[in-house]
Amino acid sequence: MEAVPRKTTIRDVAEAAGVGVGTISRVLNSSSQVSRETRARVLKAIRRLGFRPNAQARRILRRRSETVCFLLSNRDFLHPFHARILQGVESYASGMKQHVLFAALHYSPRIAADKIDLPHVLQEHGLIDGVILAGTIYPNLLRRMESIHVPFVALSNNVMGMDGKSAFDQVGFDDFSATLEATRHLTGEGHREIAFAGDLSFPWFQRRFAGYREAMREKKLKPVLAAAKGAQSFVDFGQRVAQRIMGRRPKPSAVVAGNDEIAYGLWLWLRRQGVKVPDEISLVGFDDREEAVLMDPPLTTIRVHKEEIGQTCMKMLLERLHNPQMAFSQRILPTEFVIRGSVRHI
Amino acid sequence: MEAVPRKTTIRDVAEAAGVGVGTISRVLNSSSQVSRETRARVLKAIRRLGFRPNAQARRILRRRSETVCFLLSNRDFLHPFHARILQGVESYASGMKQHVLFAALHYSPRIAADKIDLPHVLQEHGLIDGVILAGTIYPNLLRRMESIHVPFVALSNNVMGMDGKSAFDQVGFDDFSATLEATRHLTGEGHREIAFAGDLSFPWFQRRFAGYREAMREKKLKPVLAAAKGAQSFVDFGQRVAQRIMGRRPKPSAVVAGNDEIAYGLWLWLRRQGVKVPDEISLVGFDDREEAVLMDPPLTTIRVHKEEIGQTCMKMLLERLHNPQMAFSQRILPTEFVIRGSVRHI
DNA sequence: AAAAGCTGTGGAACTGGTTCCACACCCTAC
DNA sequence: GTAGGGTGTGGAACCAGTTCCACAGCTTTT
Repeated sequence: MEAVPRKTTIRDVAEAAGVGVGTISRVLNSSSQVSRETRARVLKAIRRLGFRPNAQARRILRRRSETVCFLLSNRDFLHPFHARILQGVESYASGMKQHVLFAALHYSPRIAADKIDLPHVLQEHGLIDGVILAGTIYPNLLRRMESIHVPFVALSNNVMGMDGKSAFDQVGFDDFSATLEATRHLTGEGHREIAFAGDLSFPWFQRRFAGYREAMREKKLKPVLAAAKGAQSFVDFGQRVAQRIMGRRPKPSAVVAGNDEIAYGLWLWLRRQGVKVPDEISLVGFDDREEAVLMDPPLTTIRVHKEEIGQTCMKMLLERLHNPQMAFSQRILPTEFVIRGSVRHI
Repeated sequence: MEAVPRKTTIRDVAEAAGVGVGTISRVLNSSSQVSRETRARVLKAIRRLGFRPNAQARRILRRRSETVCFLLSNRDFLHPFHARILQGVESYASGMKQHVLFAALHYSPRIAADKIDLPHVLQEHGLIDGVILAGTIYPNLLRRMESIHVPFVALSNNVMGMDGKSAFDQVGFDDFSATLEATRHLTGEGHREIAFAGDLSFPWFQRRFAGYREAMREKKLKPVLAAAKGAQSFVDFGQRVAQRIMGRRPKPSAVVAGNDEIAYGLWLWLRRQGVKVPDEISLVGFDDREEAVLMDPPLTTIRVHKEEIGQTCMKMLLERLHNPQMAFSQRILPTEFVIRGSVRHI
C-alpha cells in the first residue's frame, strides 16, 4: 500500500511472479483456467507491488467505458427533483459497476439540431456508452443525439412537442392518472367547485389538466382552468392564480395545483389574506417535494418516485447497451397519492 | 455524419489523406508543425470519414483522464446545497474541458480507514485525476483518500474532528464571521435578548455559535444557546427549540438559527402559536436556500455562494494537478448577509 | 560549394491492458 | 505404445492513440 503504486504495470507483476502477462490478466478477470498455486502467487505479487490495473487500457479493448452521462438540459440549476433522479441513476449504476458522469447543457429549442453544442464528453468517442437525458428535451436535441449514434434514454415527462410515437427509449410517470385519482379524491370528499391551476404551455401540465378534466367529466362537473400571465416562477404563478380564484363566483372549494410550487404559492397568498387551508379551501399539489410535508397544514399531494425513475432509466439504458437491436419502449411508472392535511371533507 | 462513424481510426484517416499517422495526430492536437495544405487535406478526410478520435486511447498516453470525481459522503440524498456545489464544479470543469463523475459513498466514522469501501471508480487506476470531497468528512475517510494517492480537495465546512492544520486542500466559507455580522446586525437593530438555535455536536454549528457569542461579548450581552434533544430533522429541531425559547424569561426578541431549516422550524411553530414574525420575534437563518425568499415574511439570512464554492474546489484541484508539489492550502470564501423581512427594529 | 539550420513529414516504438494461438504436460482410452 | 482430450501457461499481436527519431528538401550562412 505504501509502495509508490504509480507505474506498476501488468508486465512488472508478471516478472515478479515469474509468469506471463496473459496469466496476470486471467487472474484479474478471474476467467478460470488458472491453477490454484499460480493464482496465489500472482495475487501475492500484486499485493506486494501495490498494483492497481489501469482501467483506461482495458476500456480500449473492451470498447466499453462503463460510464453513462446524465445530461441536464436547459435548467438554471440542479433542482431537487432532478437531483433525486440523478441519485437513483447513481445508485443503480454503482451496483452494476458503472460510472455516472454529470454534464449540463443549454440550448435553444429553435436552433438547428447540428448546431447544438453538446458537452465535450459527447463530442469525443469512447468516453461514454450511453446518455440519460434529463431537463427539458426539445425535438432538435433528440435529433442531435441521434446524429452522434450514442444510445440514450429520455425522461419522457420533460419531452416537448413530440406527440406521436418516437424512436427512442423513455421513462416517465403517469401525469394523467395521477390527477385523475387526486381529483376523484376531492369529489369523493364532497367538493363540486374544483379548479386546476397550471400553465398549459407545458405539456406536463396539459396531461395533468386532462386527468383532472376527466375526473370532473365523470361527475358532470365543470372544469375550471385557472392561469395567470407574467409569472416569474411557479410560486409566483400560484400567488397570482390564488388572487384570481378568490375573485371567482362561485368560489372554488378546492384547487388541484399543477405542482407543489404552485400549491405553495396559492397557500402563501391565501394565508396572507387570512383564508384558512383546508377550512375554507382545499389544496392538492403534485411532485411531493421535501417541503410539502413541512407546510402548515402539510400538503396533500402526488408523490413521484424520483429515485425509482432514475434507477429505471439506468436499467433501461443498460438493457439497450446489451441488446442494441431491442425495440424502443416507453416505461411509465406509477405515482402515489399522499393524503396529508390540506384537503377537507365537505 | 451519416457514414458509420464507429471504427474509423487515425490510420484510416492517414490513408485517406495520403499522409502518415503522426501527421493526423499533429493536426488533431494543433501542435503547429503542419503545413497549411496538409492540414486542410487532413481535416477534409476527417470530415469525410466522420472520424471522432477515441479519447480513451489518448488518455493512456497522457496519463490523464481529464475527469474528476465529485464524491458525496454519508448523505441520504443530494441536498440542494450540495447540488448547487456540484453545479459549480461542473460549470468550471466544462470550461476547462474536464469531466465530472458523480459518486456517492456511505461509511461509518468508526470503521478503520482501510476498510472503507470506496466507489469502484476510485479503486481502479487512471479513471480519475482527482476527487472533490463533499458530504460529511471524518478523519478515517481522509486517511483512506491519502492511501490511494489521488489528489483531492475537501469542503472544509463539513470536515469533522480535525481541529489542527491538516495536510490537504480545503475550500470553505467563514461560519464565524457570518454569524458575527448577523448578530451585530441584530444588536444594531436594538435587540438585547438574542438566542442561538443549533446543535453544537456539529462543528459548523460550533463555529456559527462562536461568531454569535463574539458579537454578544462585544456588547456585553449574555449568549443563550437553545438546543433540543431527539429531533428528527433540522426543521423538527427548530420547532422544539421554538417551544423552549418561548417559555424562557426574559423572552428573546431575536433568534439566530444555525441554518435555514432550523429557522423554518422555528417559524412554523411560532406561526402555529400565533406569534408574529418579526413583530414579536425576529429570525435570522443561515445558508439562503431557495425557500428562504418564499417564507412569509421572507427570511433574513446568510447567503452562502454555493456555485462559487464548487467552482473554487474545481479550480483548486486543477492547480494541484498541475503542480503536485504545491503547499496545501485552505481557501475561505466570504458569505453575504441578506436582509429581508424577518428582522425588526426595536 | 559545403556546412549548418530549419521545417514538415513518415513511421516505428510505445502506452497498458486483453485475446488468442501454440504448445507443454498430464491423464485416459484403445 | 500412441492417439486423443483437457488444462494451464507463455507471449505475440492487438487496440487507438502519441511521441520521437530520422530524414527529405529547402534556405541560409561561411
